[in-house]
Amino acid sequence: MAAKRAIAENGVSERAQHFLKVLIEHYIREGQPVGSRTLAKEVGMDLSPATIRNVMADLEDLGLITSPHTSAGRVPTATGFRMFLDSLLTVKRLKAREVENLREQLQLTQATDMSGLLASASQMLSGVTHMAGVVTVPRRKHTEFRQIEFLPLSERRVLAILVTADGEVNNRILNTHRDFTRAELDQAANFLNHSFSGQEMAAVRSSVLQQLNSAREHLDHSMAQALEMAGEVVDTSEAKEDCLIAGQTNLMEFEDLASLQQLRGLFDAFTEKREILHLLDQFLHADGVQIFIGEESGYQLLNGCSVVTAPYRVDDRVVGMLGVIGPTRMNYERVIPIVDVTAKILGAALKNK
Amino acid sequence: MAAKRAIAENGVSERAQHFLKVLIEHYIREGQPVGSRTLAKEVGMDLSPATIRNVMADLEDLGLITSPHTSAGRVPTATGFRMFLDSLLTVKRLKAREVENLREQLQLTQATDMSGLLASASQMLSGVTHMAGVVTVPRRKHTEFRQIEFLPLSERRVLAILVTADGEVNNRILNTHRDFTRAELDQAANFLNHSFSGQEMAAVRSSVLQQLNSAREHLDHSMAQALEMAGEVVDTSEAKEDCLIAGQTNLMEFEDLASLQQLRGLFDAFTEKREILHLLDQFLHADGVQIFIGEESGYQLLNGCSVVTAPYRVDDRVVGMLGVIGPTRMNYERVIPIVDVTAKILGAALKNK
DNA sequence: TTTGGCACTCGTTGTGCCTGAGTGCTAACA
DNA sequence: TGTTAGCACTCAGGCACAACGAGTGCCAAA
Repeated sequence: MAAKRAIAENGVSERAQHFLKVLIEHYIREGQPVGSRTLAKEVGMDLSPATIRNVMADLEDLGLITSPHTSAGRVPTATGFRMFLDSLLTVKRLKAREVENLREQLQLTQATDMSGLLASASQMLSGVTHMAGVVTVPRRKHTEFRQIEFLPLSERRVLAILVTADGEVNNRILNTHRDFTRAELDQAANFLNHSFSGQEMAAVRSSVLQQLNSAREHLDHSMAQALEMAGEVVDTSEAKEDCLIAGQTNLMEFEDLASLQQLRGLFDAFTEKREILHLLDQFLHADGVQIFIGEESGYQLLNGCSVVTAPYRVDDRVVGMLGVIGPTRMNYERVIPIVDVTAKILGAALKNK
Repeated sequence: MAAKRAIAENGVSERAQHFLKVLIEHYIREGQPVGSRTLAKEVGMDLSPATIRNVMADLEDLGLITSPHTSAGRVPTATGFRMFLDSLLTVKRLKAREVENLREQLQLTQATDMSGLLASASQMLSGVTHMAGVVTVPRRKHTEFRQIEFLPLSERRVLAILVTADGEVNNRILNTHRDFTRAELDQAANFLNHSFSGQEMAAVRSSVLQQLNSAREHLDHSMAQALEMAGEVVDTSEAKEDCLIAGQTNLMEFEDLASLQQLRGLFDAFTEKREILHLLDQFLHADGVQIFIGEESGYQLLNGCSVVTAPYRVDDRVVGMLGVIGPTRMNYERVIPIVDVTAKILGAALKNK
């Protein structure tokens, strides 16, 4: 506040910003509160610790850094990190070799199908960053219905198999009101396939419902049955959103978040997945790498954590998110480009699936 | 050794065994080394601590208990626990109400399909014991082939769907050497379905291989193709053994195994799953509840852990294992019957799936 | 065989003390 | 007006030391 010199629009002098940057970089490397003496050496300006102290006091007043106790140097706050990430951080692009490396790692797994690719992407992220990797499975709102099949299992139990145009298979066991013969089931499947093949799933869904309601009496009985069964299957086929998390245990190595309580909370969130998914979805339509600092969420659980995410595209349409979860004190310079190119690589790899 | 009174075949006097039992029971409750004074009160025999001390010294000589340091009471060793479990432990049967409770909990989840049931069984185990629950998915060696379908996805990519008699669906994307028309694929599927429907998968597998090898030249080309594709699918359909683990994070609450190192190892094993599966498979043909003490395995990783397992049956055939993983210092009296009846309940529930 | 007594061990807890790192403030300096 | 040196102050961490309590092993007596 007191600084009269060149002041950036956010109210912090250029110089103070530079100090903040150096402080955070040091803190990221060492993990220890950094004191004025250390910082004085690190900023290459030949200033005395006392001078640094004055600036640090300003930074503390602004809520960008804080000291854990009286004689312990300063540690960046969440807002400090935010400023660092938004305007101070300089990310280098990855070298061509490294990009190639990542690409190979992903391809190397020989994963032919989509879910295999996603899993290995998430494993790769966790492996290369030593944190937890996460990839959401593509949600394709505009999926085409391709085919449905019914197989009798036992009396009154029918296995329904729904295949979408992109080769995803949903199957579900239906408990029916009465027995169906093989022929009846085939007929029902035929009817449905002819009626809906090539249409979008959303259209199929509404169409099924509509026909069931409006024209129930006009339909012959078996068609109604077919529609009813189709309704059930089509319904469940939607609920399959999910995300793949790998390398969770890497997080146990960071003493930043080594309180068992905290870890347990995180792990529970990982198995529950829903919250994670929700978190990532927020950024689904942001462009490029986004960083989320735990404290900003209000979630007690995420204190000390950050999430670095990027959306990935197939055919220029964003279909999912991917990223890593780790301690806020992470090496963003390295992690950000990794997440960035991984998103691109994964998108490309998915293109022909 | 020095004991002259009634000596059981294992070389430990009846009385000493009783002391061991009480000691372990106390240790299980309190988690602290138990000293002679405490034990003197606990064994209801009005003996002085000094007497107890003599016996404890004997037990220590036999390697059944040990003291962490000079003045800290005794703690049971793995062998001590083993004796306790094999011949000292008295398990009460569960009350009818409790059994009913478990049954409801399992049913309650509304899980219609098999994997849902298994998942909720494992969750139930973990929930009710506050440890980690584990259920292996049934491996049905004698599964019947029911039907196979091929759907063209894009050029040279074919989706194969294999359905077994019990309604399990395996699908796999095949990369083929050339394009196939819909008609060709249907024909291939028809051929396979007619040839193999109702046969056991193992038979199908060998039959496919045999026909491919011996009669390659006699077959017309498309049949050979069909067989080749079938071979690929049938192969992968086998590799699907797996186990479901729930409530892993419960283990973080036990200070017995709260070293991060240890926990990390365990969790990694849980995500890897293979070792766990291997462990459980050892007991696949044992009858009833089996208990496995970590130290006995030699695996550093499992020190301080025990696994309580039971096989579960469908139609009198053992198809899988289930159980809980927790600290060796667990309440076996409670856990054993729970695992036992859960196995029965799950078996029954799977019967009509 | 059981018991009481005694000396001994050893982890735990608490205390005081010191040190080092770091701070804030003030007054002098350029 | 920004920079610096000096000074008093705070506080966590480490160390030594003592006291305590829980427990043991052993011996001699009942």
